[in-house]
Amino acid sequence: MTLLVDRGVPAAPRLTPAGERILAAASTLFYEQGIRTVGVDAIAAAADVTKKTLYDRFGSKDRLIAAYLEERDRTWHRFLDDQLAERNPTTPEAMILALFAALTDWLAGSRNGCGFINASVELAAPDHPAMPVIVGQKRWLRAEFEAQARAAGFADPGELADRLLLLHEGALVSYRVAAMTSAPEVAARAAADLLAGWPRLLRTAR
Amino acid sequence: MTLLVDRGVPAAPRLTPAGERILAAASTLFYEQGIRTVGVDAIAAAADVTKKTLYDRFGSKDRLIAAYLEERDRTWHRFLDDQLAERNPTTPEAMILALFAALTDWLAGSRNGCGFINASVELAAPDHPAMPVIVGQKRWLRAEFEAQARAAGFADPGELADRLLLLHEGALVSYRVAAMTSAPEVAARAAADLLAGWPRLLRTAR
DNA sequence: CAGTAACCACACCGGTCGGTATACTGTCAG
DNA sequence: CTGACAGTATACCGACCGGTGTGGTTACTG
Repeated sequence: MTLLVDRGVPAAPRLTPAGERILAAASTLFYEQGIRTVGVDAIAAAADVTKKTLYDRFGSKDRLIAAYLEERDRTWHRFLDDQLAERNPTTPEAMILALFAALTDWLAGSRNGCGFINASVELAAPDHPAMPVIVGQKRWLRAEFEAQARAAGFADPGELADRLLLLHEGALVSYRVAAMTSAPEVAARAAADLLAGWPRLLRTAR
Repeated sequence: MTLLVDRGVPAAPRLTPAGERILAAASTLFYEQGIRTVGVDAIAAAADVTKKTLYDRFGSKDRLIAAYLEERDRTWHRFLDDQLAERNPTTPEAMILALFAALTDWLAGSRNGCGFINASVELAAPDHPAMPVIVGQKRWLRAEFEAQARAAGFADPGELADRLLLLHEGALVSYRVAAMTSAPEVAARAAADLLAGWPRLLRTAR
């Protein structure tokens, strides 16, 4: 089994060595401390680079934020590829559950939950250049759930995908906000039961 | 049926007229635009009050933030009381579903999702004076779910409460981050199915 | 050799942030 | 009458914010 839905993520842009360091520093600082908390000076200092270089490479803090989220999206997809290669699910149902299993490992030792949810809250402005990356990530996951559900022959794959998404996002946010460390495991169990009880189409798949 | 778990929210403090205006202005501004975006000057201006008065009443922005969240918690509980009085559920199961039904109305026309989740992300610092209010709100909801599940005679009420909480929080966050306007209705349907299929204790309730 | 991209060092900008200081006015209870 | 309290008005603070400008150095490349 493979993932079915194309990730809309643009390929990694070519960066100069200093550009790489800036993006790496920004990624850890933004995720660990929050986007608004971290100033460009702190990023430049952590990357051992002058602010001038930072602005030559990325143009503005907002565009650096967008680059950070695109990078994080690529990292997440690479992580999923690795996880799926390990677990090697053989059915669409197993693929969905593998995505939930991967969530546990993804969150392990992070404490700050989902960088995309956090960014969405911190940026707020709907026209921020990073917003498409954020909603794109969530829409991809939902679309992948739906595609797998359809491939599995489940009835009403759209509704099933919606419910899976709620469990997934609920785990991410409860893990952080409510300090519910067991959240990903709970979500995985809930997803498994959800699939087990979901009605199937009687070979009349469209 | 009534709610079973005591809300840990302190009663509303007595405020001077100017204090009330400050808290009201802060509440709408913080929720609408975000905590970090809104400065104390903007709050003082909106409340038609000098900054001096604001600091005389609340001491610091951080304590004003905590007061805002406590106020929002009280407002939410009053809202729940009203909703439950309207729907008047007669069983613990109906009570749980009424809480999900209330979620739809709570989110209607807000667009910014859950003020507590947002605040948790924006504040980040675990020792912020507002953090106990945030996790307290989430812990109350989970405890209430568990108490109702136990009263209904469901097996493993802790696990059931965890799953209900994930659906609830997932709806809140997907509504905002993924612009999923149907999220609360999806959560309500998922909760109903979850309860319908959940095993019961055979009159051996402790 | 000339040109150019990538970088450094550093100084500077206007604006906003949370928070404080000073001085004065109205109101109301003991 | 007299405080104490709630409030006004205004000016100010240092720190930090995102962002720009100048000028110089290295290294690769046509």
